[in-house]
Amino acid sequence: MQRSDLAAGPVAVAPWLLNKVLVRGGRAGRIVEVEAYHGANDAASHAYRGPTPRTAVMFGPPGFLYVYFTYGMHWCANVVCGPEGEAAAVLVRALAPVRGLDEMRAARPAARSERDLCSGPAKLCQALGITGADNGVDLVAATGRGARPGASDASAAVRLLDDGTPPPRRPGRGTRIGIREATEKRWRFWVPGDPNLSTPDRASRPSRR
DNA sequence: CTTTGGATCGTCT
DNA sequence: GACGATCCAAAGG
Repeated sequence: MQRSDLAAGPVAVAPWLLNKVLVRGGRAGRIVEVEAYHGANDAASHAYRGPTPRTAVMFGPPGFLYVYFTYGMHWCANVVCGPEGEAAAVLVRALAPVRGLDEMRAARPAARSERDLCSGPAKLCQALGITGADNGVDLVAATGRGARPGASDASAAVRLLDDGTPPPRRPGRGTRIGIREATEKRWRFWVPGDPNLSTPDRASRPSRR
């Protein structure tokens, strides 16, 4: 994973991010659902009306984390993409928990099942411990020379990794969730049939009867 | 199973 | 001063 992988537009980067791994210290999850947001072209984007202090990170170079606070209590995380100067980001909407499940459960007492841990944009931030303090961190910063992946110094850095799992050849695609503007754009992508999606994947769920 | 409303505050108008 | 890229518990069928 390198910064140039994220320099394309958000609608191209979003499905490409499926099956990549988001890591926070000892906790990790595989990305199974995302949404693209595209600044000036997208009335649903926080950056639609130009830069503000909050959205400054979105206008910066790709590969950084944009974290915002919403509904008075929730944090949500985005991967900034596109060229510097253009506001573009991909909202991470759901993860399949991979590592550090006990820590995730401790951070999310309301979770009744493994599926409840990361099946939503605010849930996964809670599970990984991502907050506004992580806004603007570099997700793809070069690891030091000789640093071995997995040789964790227990750092709490948020990182984006490619473990070799390719994105689905034919990702699920549909309209975005929870927005009021630009509801026609089909900029939500997911891993078909994954049990950790924020909304059940009706298309791939086995039909009853 | 689905629907509803409360929580709660940073951000922009 | 209004509202949101949400979640959850409680109530209803």
